[in-house]
Order: sequence, then C-alpha cells, then structure tokens
Amino acid sequence: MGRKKNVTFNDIAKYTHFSKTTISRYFNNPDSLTLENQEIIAKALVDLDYKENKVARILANGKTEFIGIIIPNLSLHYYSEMLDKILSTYEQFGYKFLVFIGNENEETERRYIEELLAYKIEGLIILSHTIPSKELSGLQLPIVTIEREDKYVCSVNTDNYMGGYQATNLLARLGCDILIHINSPSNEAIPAYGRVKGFSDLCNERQIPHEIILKEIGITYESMQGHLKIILNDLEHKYTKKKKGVFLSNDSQANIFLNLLIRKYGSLPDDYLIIGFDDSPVSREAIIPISTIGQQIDKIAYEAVSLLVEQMDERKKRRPVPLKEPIHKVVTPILIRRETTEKM
Amino acid sequence: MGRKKNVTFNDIAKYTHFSKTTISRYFNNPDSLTLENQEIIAKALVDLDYKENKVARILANGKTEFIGIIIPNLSLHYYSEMLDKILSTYEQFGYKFLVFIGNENEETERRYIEELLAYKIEGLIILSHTIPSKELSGLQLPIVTIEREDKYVCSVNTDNYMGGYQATNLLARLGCDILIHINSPSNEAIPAYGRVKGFSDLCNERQIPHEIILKEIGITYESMQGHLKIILNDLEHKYTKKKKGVFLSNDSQANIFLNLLIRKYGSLPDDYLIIGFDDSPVSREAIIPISTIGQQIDKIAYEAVSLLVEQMDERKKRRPVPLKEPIHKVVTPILIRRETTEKM
DNA sequence: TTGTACGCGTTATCAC
DNA sequence: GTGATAACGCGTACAA
Repeated sequence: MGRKKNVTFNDIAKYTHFSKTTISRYFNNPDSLTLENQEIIAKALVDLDYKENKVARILANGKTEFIGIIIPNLSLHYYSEMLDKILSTYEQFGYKFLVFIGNENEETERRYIEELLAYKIEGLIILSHTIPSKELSGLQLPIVTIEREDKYVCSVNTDNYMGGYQATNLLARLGCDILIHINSPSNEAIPAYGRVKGFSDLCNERQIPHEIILKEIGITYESMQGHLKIILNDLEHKYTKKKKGVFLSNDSQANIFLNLLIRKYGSLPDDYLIIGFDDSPVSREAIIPISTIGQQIDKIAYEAVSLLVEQMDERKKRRPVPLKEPIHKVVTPILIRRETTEKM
Repeated sequence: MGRKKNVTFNDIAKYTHFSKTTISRYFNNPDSLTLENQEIIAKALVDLDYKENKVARILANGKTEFIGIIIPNLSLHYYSEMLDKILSTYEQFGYKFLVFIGNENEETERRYIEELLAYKIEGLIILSHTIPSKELSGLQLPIVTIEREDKYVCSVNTDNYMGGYQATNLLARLGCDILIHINSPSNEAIPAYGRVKGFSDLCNERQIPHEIILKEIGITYESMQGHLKIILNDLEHKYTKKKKGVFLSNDSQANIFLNLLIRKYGSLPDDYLIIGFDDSPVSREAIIPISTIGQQIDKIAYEAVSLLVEQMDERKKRRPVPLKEPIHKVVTPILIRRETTEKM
C-alpha cells in the first residue's frame, strides 16, 4: 500500500492527543465532537497529509461499496452506453464498480464472479447471457440482470413486446400491404423475444399479411450483409409491387438493409418502409435517418442500480427480509420516427 | 461482509489442526506443504465452504491489484473499444479495474481520483483531457495516459503524425488537385494535433495545393452536419471541377460529409475522395465504405497496461528506481483503403 | 515442514 | 463528548 508508511488514525491521535476512536468519529459522526476539536483534527489532517484508507474500513465494517458487473463486450453500442449510464450512477449512490468483460464465455464468467466475490462485492449486475439465472440466484447476493433470461433473479428489461408492437403499428398505419419482421431465432425466455411476439400479435389482431423471418444472420458486418442480401432478394420476388414494411431486430441490420436498397436503386424505393430497434448511433447517421425503437438506456441503468441498492440496503438491516419473489422492472421504449417511415 | 460469520483461516486451522500460517501457505506457497497435508486442507475448504477474502489480504500485504481508470465517456466508440481492450487484459495481468466516467469535468475527476486513492489503487490510467499531466505526476503513483497531453507522465499514443501523413499520401497518389483537411482547432500538446502536421508536411513536401480548415464543429450529429454543410458549399464553389481529396479528423465527420454528397448527387461524385480517421464502425457501415486510418486500439490498450504494470512492479521492489523521464510509447496506425478512395 | 506473534488501518462496543 | 480495547481476516518475520 505504498512504500513509505501511511499516516494513520494512530498518528493523528498522537499528534492531536485524542484517541483513535475520536479521529474515527471525526469522519463518521463529526457532530459528536465539539467544533473546537473538529478544527484541531482538521488541521492535523492537513499537517500530516492524511490519506484515507477505505480498505481498512472495509475490513472493519464489512461494507465495500463495490458492485460487480459482468458485461459481454463494449463493442456493441448498446452495452457501452448501458455501462456508461450504470457507472454514472456513482454520483447518486456512491457505489464503485468492478467491471469484467465476459465475452459470453460461461466458464470465464464463473471465474470472474469468483474473483468479484473474493473482493466482497455487495451486489452484482449481469448483462451477459451465459449463466442461468437459477445458478445466479444461488449466489446469495443481491443481483440484477439486464435484458436477459431472468426467471430466478431481479431484472430490468425494456418492454420489448411494446416495442415490437409500436414498430409494427407504425408500419401498419402507414398502409403497408405486407409486414416483415427479421430476427434471430431465440428462446422465449429472453426478453428480446417479445419483439417477435409484439409483431405477430399486432399483425394477427389487424389481420395484416405478414411474414416472420427467423434466421441466424451473425454478428459481423459481412455476415449480416450476406444474409440480408439474400433475404432482400427473396422479398423482392415474393412481394413485387407490394408496399413492404420491414421491421428489423436492430439498427445495424436496418442500416445494412437500407444501404442494400439504396445501392440498388439510388434511393429508398417508395414501396419500402424500414424500422429498426435500439436507437443506436448508426440509425441517426445513416444515409437516410432510420426510424427505430429507442431503449431508454439511462432509465434502465438507473432502475437496475436502484433495484440493486434496495436489496443491498435490506441486507444490511439487523433482520433482513429477503425477497420472496424476484422483482422484474420494465421500461417502456420510445418510438422514434425518422425518414425511413415518412413516405405515404 | 455478509451477515453470517465467514469461514476464516482460523476455522480451517481448527478443523484441520494446523495453524493459520499453514493455511495461508496452502494458498500462497502450496509446495511448502506435503501433498498429504495439501489434500487435507483442500478437503476442509470444501467441507467448510470457504470463500477467500481478498480485502483482508490487501490490508495485510498492501497489494490491491486495483487499477483505476478515468475515461471521459463510453458513448464514443473509440473510448468504449479502448476500455473493452483494457479490461480484457485482466486475463494476462490479473489486475482488476475500477472505472469512473469523468465527462471531462475537472473537479469531478479530481474527486474520482481521491476515491481511487482511498481504495489504494496501484496504478492509474487516464483518458480524459482535463487534469494537466503536471498535476497527475504529483500523485506519486504509476500513471499512464492514452491519447492526451502527456508531458510529465508516461503515455501510449497513436502515431498521429504518421496517420495524417499516410492519409494525405493516399489522396496525393490518387492525383487530387487540391487536398483539404478538416479538423478542430487544437493545442500542439495534444497527440491528435499530429494529424494536422502530417497533412501539411506532406502537402508542402510534394508542393500540393491544400487547405486546412480548423473549425470547432461540435460533437453532436446536428452540429457537425450543420458545419460540414457550410464547409461543403464553400468547397464546391471554391474548387469546382477540381479533384478534391478530403481528409476529415474522424469517421463520424467523414460519414456525414459523404452522406451530404450522396444526398446531393445520388452517388459519390468522381471529383471527391474521402478519408476519415479511427476505423470506427460507421466507416464500415456507411453507404459507401469509407477509407480511414485505423488506430490499433487493442495494441494501445495492451501497451498502456503493460507500461503501467512495469511501473507497479518496480515500485514493489525493496529498492525501487523511479523513472527519471516519463516513457512515451507510440503505436503505428493502419491505412484502411475502402471505396471512398478507390476511384481514379 | 510447521507454528507463534504481531502488524495492516479502521470500526464497534462498552465504558467513563 | 471521549477513550480503551477488541474485532475484521490474512501475511510474514522469526522461531522451532
């Protein structure tokens, strides 16, 4: 902890002729000292150039004020933006964050959790998808997951169903003849599945012709481009002359789809309406700004941390009452209309 | 540190009839025990469900294995990608990271540094630009900065001069009549200034007509778009019919510039060549993939952590030899040719 | 190879 | 309002 001996409460105590206890109180309950004595100690701190040591405090009172985070990566804008907002809650809650990049590797993530536990984190935020919530719940630690399978733990998710419904509703209102939703095949337990359900429910309610294309189209740009090219060709043949409303599962894909069309036709053809999901930067920076469903990332982050803080606070009571059922919070997404859905 | 008493070395010692010391050795120097005894202890750990406590270890041996990071934000892809790569070095070096979002607020960042110091971080990585390196160097702590003013501290930077030179060289080779560089007015002490210098040096060497446009064009999409629109109009009038090579200071701007042209002409006119900087996702996802200068973010991150680790290791020796001069490492950028510079 | 005794810097519990 | 003393859990001389 540094070569040269640190100045400790002991040194301050000697210097001021108080006891360690009083010095401690100066920090944790200053009002219990006379103003006079407070000033004496304050001066001593400066004279001796005291630096506080929170590690020692942790050992003594058990409160690390650490929250662990396991996040798959920071390359995807969604994750990095979420981490940004989570870390920014330090200003409100004071918790410090130990962050690990999981890369969706289950064994690695288990190791990271072990390490976090060794540092006595008070709570854990999980954004990766690998470890089942059942296992997480066995950790005996306040946990909140974000946008992943969450049956046995607390979570905060976007209302994906609502998002899918809104996107589809917009396309429907604009008079499309056929609605198309492109997504990866995914489990019903994953929140994002709601987008598919929202799409199909609205189509069925309104009796609108529709097609759901569930296909693993990869995560690299080249892979997505290749698959979407094929899908586009199919659609062109299948629905010639029909007004097509295409709802893609994220903005990257929507952008690729849009670019394919523009490179083919020089502009976005009148018989195509496009909407994406996430409100990531590319949706705004695209050649034609793309309509999308924006997740309220700042709100999700805040709710996640605050839900975690509640659990951590509860745990510090002398008679903690653990949650009987995990709490699942839901944040409404926001429809963002841009130019890819502005034609009639 | 949890309500119910933790299992400690003491408990294991009693259970196994060894001393605490032996248990400690089991973890830190297992070879000094007989295999037999190792197994006895291993079994005890399982029986008692022991969880290690690194906080206590820190207090005892002074090694936190914490590195602090102050980063301006994670909205910009450059920063989030860098953080991703930095955090990923955990696998190689084992250091844990405490991350703070500085938002380029000087006072806030000072508070964050205080907090990090209180947790006895062993080293600090700074990506924000606010606090002068002179002040940072006074912290008496191993520090590495990335891509910022670094006179008094160790740093890792992209070879911006080389990047600017390469970009300009490409445009020159392709026979442009006039070369244009658009950038923000910035201090010479900032590494990114090298881009301007690389541009102007090459132009002067080759005696190529050129113009450097130094203008504060903002960071929001709308602001950048507005300013670039004006700049584009100027260029159109000033250099009609001339083959224009435009080198923008980052890919977001290059993308906006490209989109302005395409929305105006339907395609990229033959008399425009465009190159950006950073190799951020938008350069690949643009309607026409944009040529750019790619920073080797993974390499920069690795060099930064490893430079920090060297300093931290040195400090742990009984007779540490502090650096006389700060070390500045430089990472070569990579020219990435895409379609915006492929025409003749 | 194993054990003893003390230190790390703070907080908590009781006294006064 | 203040102080003495015992935790907190582990590492490390030094001794055996």
